[in-house]
Amino acid sequence: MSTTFSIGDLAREFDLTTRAIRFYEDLGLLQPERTGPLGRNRVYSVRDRTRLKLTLRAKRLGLSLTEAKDIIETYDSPRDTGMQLTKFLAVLDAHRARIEEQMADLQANLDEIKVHQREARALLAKTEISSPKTTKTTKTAKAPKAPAPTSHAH
Amino acid sequence: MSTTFSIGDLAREFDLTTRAIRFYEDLGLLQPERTGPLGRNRVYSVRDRTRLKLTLRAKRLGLSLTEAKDIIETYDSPRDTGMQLTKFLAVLDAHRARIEEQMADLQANLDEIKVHQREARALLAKTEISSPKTTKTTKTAKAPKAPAPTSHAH
DNA sequence: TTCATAATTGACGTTTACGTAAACGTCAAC
DNA sequence: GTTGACGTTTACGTAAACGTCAATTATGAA
Repeated sequence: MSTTFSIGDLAREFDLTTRAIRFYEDLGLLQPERTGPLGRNRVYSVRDRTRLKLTLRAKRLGLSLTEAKDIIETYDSPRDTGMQLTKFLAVLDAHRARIEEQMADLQANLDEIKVHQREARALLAKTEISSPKTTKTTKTAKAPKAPAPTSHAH
Repeated sequence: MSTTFSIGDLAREFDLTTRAIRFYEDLGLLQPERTGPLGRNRVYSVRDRTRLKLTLRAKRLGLSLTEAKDIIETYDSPRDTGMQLTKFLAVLDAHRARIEEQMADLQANLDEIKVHQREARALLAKTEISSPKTTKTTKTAKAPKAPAPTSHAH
């Protein structure tokens, strides 16, 4: 009784259209088996589901589907026979580097957001003081330092 | 003598084609001034350069150009007159949430890479023992625990 | 002057990642 | 028996993000 999934199951779980899932199959990302009278219906294994999940995660990070496929194939291939271990380790290291770059990008964005948050909260505090309408006891978060009048332009 | 850039300058600095940069202008991401006899040549300001840099960073994180534009416009607009501060803060929070999701994705990837690294290094150690060809005193990194014969299939 | 280099504006082509419709099969429920 | 939910294939459409000419202009060096 190995767990399997219909195309609808996966579509619901990952919020995809069935069209998208069939498209991923065209790219070789999924290889469902067939069932039914004429082998018309697709049956997805746990392995397919995992590959799908990895694919979507890669997509969220800006990779193309073929790039995602390459990576997944690499990780999900027999290392002993196929690829040499040292080469595999090199690939892993390249991936790690890429990810660390992205981490840096994300961190930069986070930093900018924090700047804007501080700035906006400062302004908000000022306007709340001059017109205390709905003073919802908003945690004024340790009163900001300088006024800094609308920095504008990075 | 305010610093300016030609389209070629930016193309070189960010490794883009001029075509791409003009395309970004069509989308409203850049607004260079014109110079030359008939105002044919584009002149980019520091602000343009910054917007370009932000755009590329957003791209690396998987955003579309229009999404990137929206975000940049939001951050780079006068908050006091235009958008309400509370709404702006809400947008910031949404962005933060998005970024944290991506951080989680990246972390998940990193974790998987580490697993594969451990596994591969373990296998490598075994083969090195059975045939110690070029024993380059490779830091065997605190000999792994279990042999774990080629996990394969996540 | 001539050649190379860098720039311009169209305008059409391409790849990716699906959407959308048409037209049909299957099975359970009413 | 037909309605509805779910599935199928085939095929054309589309938005995004440029690439790739082509034809022209301007500038600077040889």
